[in-house]
Amino acid sequence: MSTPPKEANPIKESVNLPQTDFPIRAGLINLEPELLEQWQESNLAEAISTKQSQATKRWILHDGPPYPNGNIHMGHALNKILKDIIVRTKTMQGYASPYRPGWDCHGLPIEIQLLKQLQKEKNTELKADIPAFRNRCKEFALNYVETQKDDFKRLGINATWNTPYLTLDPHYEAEVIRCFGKMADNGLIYKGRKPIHWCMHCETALAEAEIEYDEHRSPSITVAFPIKTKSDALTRVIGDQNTHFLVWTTTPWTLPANVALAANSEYDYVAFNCEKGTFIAVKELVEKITEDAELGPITIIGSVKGAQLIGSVAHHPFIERESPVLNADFVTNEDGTGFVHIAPGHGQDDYFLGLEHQLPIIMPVDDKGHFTKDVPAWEGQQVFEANKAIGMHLEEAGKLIKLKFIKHSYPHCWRCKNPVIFRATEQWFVGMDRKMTHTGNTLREDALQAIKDTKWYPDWGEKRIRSMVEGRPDWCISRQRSWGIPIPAITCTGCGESLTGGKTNEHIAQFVRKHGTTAWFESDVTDIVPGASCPSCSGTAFKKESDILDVWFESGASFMGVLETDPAMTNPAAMYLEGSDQHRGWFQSSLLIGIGAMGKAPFESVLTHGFIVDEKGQKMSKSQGNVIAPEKVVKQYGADILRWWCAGTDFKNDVAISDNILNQARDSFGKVRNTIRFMLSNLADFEFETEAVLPSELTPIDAWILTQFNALLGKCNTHIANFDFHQLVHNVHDFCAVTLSGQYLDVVKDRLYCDSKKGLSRRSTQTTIYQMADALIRLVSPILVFTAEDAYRHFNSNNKETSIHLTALPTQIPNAQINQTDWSHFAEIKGAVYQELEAMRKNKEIKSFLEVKVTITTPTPPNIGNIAELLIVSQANVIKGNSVSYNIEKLPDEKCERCWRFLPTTQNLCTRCAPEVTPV
RNA sequence: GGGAGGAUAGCUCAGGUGGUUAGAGCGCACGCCUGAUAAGCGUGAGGUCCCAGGUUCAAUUCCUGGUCUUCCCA
Repeated sequence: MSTPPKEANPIKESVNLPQTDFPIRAGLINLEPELLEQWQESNLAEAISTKQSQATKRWILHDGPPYPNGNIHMGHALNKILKDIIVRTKTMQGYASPYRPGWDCHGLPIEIQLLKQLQKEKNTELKADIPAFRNRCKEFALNYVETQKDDFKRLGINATWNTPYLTLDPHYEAEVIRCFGKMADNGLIYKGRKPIHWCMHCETALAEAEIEYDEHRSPSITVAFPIKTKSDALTRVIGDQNTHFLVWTTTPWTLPANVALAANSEYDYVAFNCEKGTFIAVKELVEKITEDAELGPITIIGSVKGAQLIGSVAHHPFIERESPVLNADFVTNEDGTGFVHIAPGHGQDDYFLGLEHQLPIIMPVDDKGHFTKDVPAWEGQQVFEANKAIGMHLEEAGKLIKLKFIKHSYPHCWRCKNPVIFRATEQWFVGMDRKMTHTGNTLREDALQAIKDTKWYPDWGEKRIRSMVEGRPDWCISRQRSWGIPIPAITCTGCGESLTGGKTNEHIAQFVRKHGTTAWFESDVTDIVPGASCPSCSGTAFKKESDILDVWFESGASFMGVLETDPAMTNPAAMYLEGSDQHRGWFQSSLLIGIGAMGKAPFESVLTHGFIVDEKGQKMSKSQGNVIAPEKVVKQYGADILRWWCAGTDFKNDVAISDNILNQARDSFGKVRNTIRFMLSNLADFEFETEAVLPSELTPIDAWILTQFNALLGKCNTHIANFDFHQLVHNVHDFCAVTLSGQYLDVVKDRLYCDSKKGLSRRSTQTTIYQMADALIRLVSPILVFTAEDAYRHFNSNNKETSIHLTALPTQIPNAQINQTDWSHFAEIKGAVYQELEAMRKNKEIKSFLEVKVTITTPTPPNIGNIAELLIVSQANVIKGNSVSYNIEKLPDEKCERCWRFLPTTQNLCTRCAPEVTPV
C-alpha cells in the first residue's frame, strides 16, 4: 500500500510500514459478482453442506414461500437476508442448518396477471380451457421463480437454490392433498353454505386475506317496515294505529333477501307521529332521524324497551313475507335507527343470528352479482345497479323515508380493487370447534395450546396470534378458480355424499403425485379413484370437485411437503421467520394444518420482523415516491451494504430505509472494513505459528485490548443467541471506531513501524492483531458475506479454510490478566491530558501532540507500560505524589527522523531507532 | 370501529423494576496529521426522552386519555 520511495533512503526503508493487497476501496459492485461466480465454480455451497453433514445437531429454519409474480422488493430482501444471517451463524456454531427456499406458485394474483396478458393477446377464451390456462399460469410462475432466485442469489443468500420446493411440484401437491385427507379423517372438513366475501368481477369467493378495506360511496336509506303483529307491550303504546319500524341499511340490494329485523333489547325505543305516519325508532336517534329525513314536527306517542319489541313481526316492504323482530347486541344506537335489516345470505352477523333462530338463507344473486329469477322485478340486474331501482320502488310504495349517500370503509377485492359483496354459497370449511378424532379436542383448543408451547420472537407475537385464533371463524378453504390444487373430493351423483378421506384420498394423492393436479381437470373420476362406491347409497357414479384449495392451505401444508418428506429437514422446524403479517397468514395456516393433520405445530419458534418504511416511518408506496428497490441498492452500494443495513436495524419494529440511512450504513461498514484492512496490513511480515508470543508475554496494552475484545465477543454471543443482530452490528462498529482505531491501533502504530522488526513488543502486538483480525472477520462473515471472504483471502495465515464460510464463529482469545483499576485510571489521565493538549493547540502553542513532554503526578501510578507511548506523546513521566496533577512542556525542536518523536538524537536518530537503520 | 406494535439527539441504536447534569457511534463544527491517505487522530456543539392529565417528596420511566405511524381485523 505504500508507494516505493523515489530514492533510496535507509531510514525510510527501515520503517516497517503496513502492506496489503486488500484494496482500500471495497469495490463491492465488482467484487460481489466475481465472488459469486467463484463460489459457484468452486461449489462452495456444496462444501458448506458437506461440512454440515458432519454435524450431529440440526437446526432448521423453514422458508416461507414468497409469491413469484414480480421482482423482489425490499421486504423480501430483508426477510431473506435475516434468514441467511441466522442460518449462517447456526452453521458456524456447528449445526447442520440447510436452507431450502420455496415458492408459493398457485393462486389468484397469477391468474389475474395472466388474464391481463391474455387480454392483450386477444386470447381471452383460453381461460375456459382449464388445462391450457393452467399451463400458462405455470409458465408464468416458473419464470418469476427464476427471476426472484437470481435476485436472492445476488444478495448473497446461501440456499439449496437447485432444489427449491415449489407448491406446483406434483410431489408437493400430493402432500397437500394428503394433509386434506388426514384432516378429513380427523373430522375437520365439512361442506356448508355460508355468506362469504364474493368478488363478482373475479367471480370467486375471497378469503379474509384477500380483502382490502377502502372508501366506497353507498346509498344510505331509511325504510319503513309496516308492523304486522305487535307485541303486547307495543299494542299498549300504539293501539291499532298503522305503524312502521324505521330500518336503516346501506345495501338496499339485500332487501329482497330480508327475513328478519334486529333490535337491541337494552335500548329504549319510541313511537312518534308525523305528517308521513307513525314510526318507531331507537330513542337516542329519533331527533337525528327526523331532522335528516325532514319529517317535520313530530309527536312522541310513547316509549317501549327494546326487549318488549322482540316477538313483534313486520311485513316485508315489497315482498309477501314476514320479518320477525329479533334481539341482537350488534345493533347500536350510534348510527341508523335502532333496527337492522337481516339477510342471512348476505351478512356475517345476519348469518349467525339466522343460525340461532333457524332463519332461511335466501340468496337470489348469481356468480356475476346479478339478481336471479327469484327476484323477477330486477332479474339480471347487477346488485349495485339495482340499488337505484329498489330505491325508486320503495319511494313509489311510500316506504322510502330517506335516501342519501355516504362514504365509508368498505371491503374490496385485493386484486381487482372492486367492492365485494357478501353472498352465501356452497363452500368447504375447516371446522375450528369440531372435536378431532386424533386428539379428542377441537382444532381451536389444540392450536391455542400449541401457541403456548411455541417460543415467539418478539414475545408479544404470542398474544397477537392467540387472539386471532381465539376469534377466528371456521376456515373457508374452497375457491372457485382454476390455478391451484383441486379440493380432493368426489361426490356421489346419486345421493350427494362427498368422499374426502381414507382410500379416496390415497388414490387422489397417488394420482396427483404421478400426473400432477392439472391432470385432475383432464381425467375421468374413474381414472383418479377407480372402483369408488358410495358408503351411503352404494352408488358408483361420482363427479369431481371443481373448486380449488385456498392457497394458504397449500403453503400451510409445507411442513408436509418439505419438513416431513425431505430427509435433510426436521419436523417441526426450529424456526419460522416472516413479517408480522404472517401471524394471520402462513404461521396460522401452518399451525392449523399442523394440528389438524398431525396433532402438533410444525415450528418450535417463530420470529417476526416489521415492515419496510421510509425515514419518516411511512410505508412505501408508488404514490408516495418513497420506494427503494433492492436491485437499485445492490447496484449503487452493493449487497453487503444492504446486508449491513438489515443487520444493523432493529427488525422487531418497522424498518426504515432511505438514501440517508443507506449512506450511514455504507460509512459504518467502511469503518469496520478499513479497521480490518489496517490490521491485515500489519501482518504482512508475520508468521503466527513461529512468531506469536505467549499470553504471558503480551505487553500491557495488548493484554488490555484482548480483554476488551473478549468482552465484545461475549456480548456478541449473547446477541446472536437472542437474534439481536443490530446490537452486534453496533457493538462491532463502535469497537472498531473507538476501541480499536482510536484507543489501540493508533497507539500501537509506533511500535509496529519503528520497534525492532522481530522484537517482543512488535510480535506481541502482531500476535494480538492477528487473533483479533481472524476473529473479527469470522464474526461479521454471516452478515458481510462478500467483504469477509475478500478480507479472509488477504489474511496472512497458514491455517486457512478455502472460504471464510467454512469456519466457525470465534471463541475467546487466550490472554493475560490485566489490572482494570490501572487502566481506568489511565483513561482519566488521558482524557485530562488531551483536553489540555487540545487547548494548547487552540492557542497555537503546539501543533502536534508529539511536540510535548507530559509529567503526571498521582498517588497511584498505573503499571501499564510506557505512558509516553500510550499517550502518543514524545516523552512522559509518572511521579508518585499526594494529588493528581499534570504538567505539560513543549520540547525543544530535536526530532528523530525515523519515528518523528522529539527525543535526544544522534545523527538525527533516537536511541531506539538508531540500531534499526542499516547504513548504505 | 376493534386488536397488537412503535415513538429517547439530524440518523442508527443503548438505557433506566421512579432519584443529581439521559448515554454510544455516526453525521455535523473546529483543529491536527500526511507512515491506515478517496484514509487516520483530537476537541466540541446537539435531547421538553411524542403530547396532556393523574399518582408521588420526585415521572423520560408507573397509570389514564390523546396524537402520529406500522401490521392485522371489521
